[in-house]
Amino acid sequence: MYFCAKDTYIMTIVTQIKLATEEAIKHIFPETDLESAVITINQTKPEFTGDYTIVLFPFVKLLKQKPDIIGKQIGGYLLDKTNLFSEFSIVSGFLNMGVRDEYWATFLLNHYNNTQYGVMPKGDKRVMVEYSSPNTNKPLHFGHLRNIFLGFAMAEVLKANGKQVIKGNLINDRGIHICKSMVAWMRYGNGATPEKNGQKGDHLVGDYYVKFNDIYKGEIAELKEKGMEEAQAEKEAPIMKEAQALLRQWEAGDKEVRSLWEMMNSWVYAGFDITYKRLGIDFDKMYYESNTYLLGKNIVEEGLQKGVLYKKEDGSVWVDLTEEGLDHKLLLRGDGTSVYITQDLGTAKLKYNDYKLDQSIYVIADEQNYHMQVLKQILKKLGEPCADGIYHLSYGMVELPTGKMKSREGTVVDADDMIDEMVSLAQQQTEQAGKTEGYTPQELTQLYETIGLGALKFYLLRVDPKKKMIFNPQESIDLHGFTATFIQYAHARICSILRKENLPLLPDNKHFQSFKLSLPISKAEKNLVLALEQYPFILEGAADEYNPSSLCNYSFLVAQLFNTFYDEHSIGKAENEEKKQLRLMMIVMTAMVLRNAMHLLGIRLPEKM
RNA sequence: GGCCCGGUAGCUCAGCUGGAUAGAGCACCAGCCUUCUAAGCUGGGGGUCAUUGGUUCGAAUCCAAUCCGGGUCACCA
Repeated sequence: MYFCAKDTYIMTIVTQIKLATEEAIKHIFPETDLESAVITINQTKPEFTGDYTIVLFPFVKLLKQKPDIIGKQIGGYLLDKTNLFSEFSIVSGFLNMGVRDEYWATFLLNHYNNTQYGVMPKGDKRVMVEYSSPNTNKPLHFGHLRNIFLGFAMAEVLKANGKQVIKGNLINDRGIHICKSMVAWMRYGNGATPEKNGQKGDHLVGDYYVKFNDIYKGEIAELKEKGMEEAQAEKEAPIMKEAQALLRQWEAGDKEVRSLWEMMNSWVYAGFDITYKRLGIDFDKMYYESNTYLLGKNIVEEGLQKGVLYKKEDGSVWVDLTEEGLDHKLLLRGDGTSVYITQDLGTAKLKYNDYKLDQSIYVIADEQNYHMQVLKQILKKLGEPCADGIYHLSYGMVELPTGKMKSREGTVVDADDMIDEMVSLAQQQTEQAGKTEGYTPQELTQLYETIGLGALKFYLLRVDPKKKMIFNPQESIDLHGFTATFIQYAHARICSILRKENLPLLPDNKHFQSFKLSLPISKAEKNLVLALEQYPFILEGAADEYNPSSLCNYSFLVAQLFNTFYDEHSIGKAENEEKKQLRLMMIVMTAMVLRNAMHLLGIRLPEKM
């Protein structure tokens, strides 16, 4: 019992210790009924001997014994009755358990090339992760990148945890914003197209959006000079009136307006696709607001019938959420037209019906926390089955040292520019390090992309999503320390050793079948295996807490432990064949775990750098 | 003002379902390449975990109040 079996379902060592401890207590103190929650297992601090520590204080009151006595009995029982441990010691209320070296050796033999290590078998839960969801009037900026990387990573992490995941993208392709770009293009474009201008379509359309706002500002200033109030001027500016007229024409289905709209949107999509492709980002389902913006009205009608919603004298429809600790919220204007949240109600239901979703995750910035809360509560109140599955994966916005990014004011860090900068930084550093030998030009290009994009993604994913970020464009993103580069480098070092040993990245099961452990495992070796064993726990946590950043922290730790191990021990020229085999298994598994973890974040690891 | 989120080393952040002397990275200082990739390793300095009180054998972690920063409370999206 209590030995890791070769199986897809892995019981972590911590779980095994917990169960064994529970059993020990039940056996030694049959009178007590013990809640397993009071058993806390921690990794033993480096200054003490042992691998995992059982905290004894919680038992003191329960068992009415001194911690040392309890510890001695539990420790003794665990040593005798399981084959997990080789030793134990008690230091001031902490029971430090030393796990047998054979456990780690068996663990390595069983999992060193198990590419599914930590991955849960696919279940039947369906989850949609909606992310990116851009407007079609401007190119993507740095803030979108955080959203996109987070959404992609979350989707992949959930897949690895056995969920059936649909990656969704709800494109905001209609409304006043796109009409603004259209007006400016009609006025000042002279028939400009991405082809003619040699410009990415999203950038071209974005330029006209900025142009619109420049002109708009000018017109407001002019009107104010003539003595008009600011608020009035904002409404009366001719270019704004044109944009609004255009929106009305669009809604009326005007053919010319629609075809201009389609053309300009198609430019934007082509531009987005280039960026998504370069970033390795994909989607399973695109939703367009031009198709969904009228949804939701019938849900509101039903709600009215049921008496869940109420109508005011002017004909507007409202929901009372004061019982839920929220406010009254408008759902339909007096003229019967819908507001933003109305279509969100409809879209939530649409998604649910399209895929029979168990859960629907929205990756949206934290400025919409209230909105998302309201959305969920309304659906709940209306008795819509999609309500319970709604989860807002809220993340802090990316700001500049000077404050928020404003696309209207052109103070945004453009996503494509940022990508280019990171890739060229990767090139500079590679050249500086003199590591450009032995590649074809294509391979070098590929390598710079891998390093540059890796650094960018890692930078945006390594922080807890809910924390806001301040990005200083003056200071470029580092390629040392807590970075993707560090992890990539550890991986490349491992691959280099494997090449020298004529081993593939994943040697098959025959390679180490003659391995037998007879020598003690060193501290540096142990630290690394211990960390590798924890991967399933980390992966599960990333899903449960909706926080992929834990994979960054974990991978960095593993790479760090590998580097220390690598510095201390020779692998190719190990002391003897046994050590060599042990260490080869360790590095094979290290590289595999790093690859798997980073793969979930969309970060590639080169075999050479 | 109501509600929500954040405040940990000079800077960027882990740790937060309570457990041993609070950890990384950057920056700074001192070492380590005739040996598997030095994009690395080892060591050092640097802290009133915003403040105060409470719960507890034990609090950065839980509770309350206060201070600071941000978000939100639109017939905008």
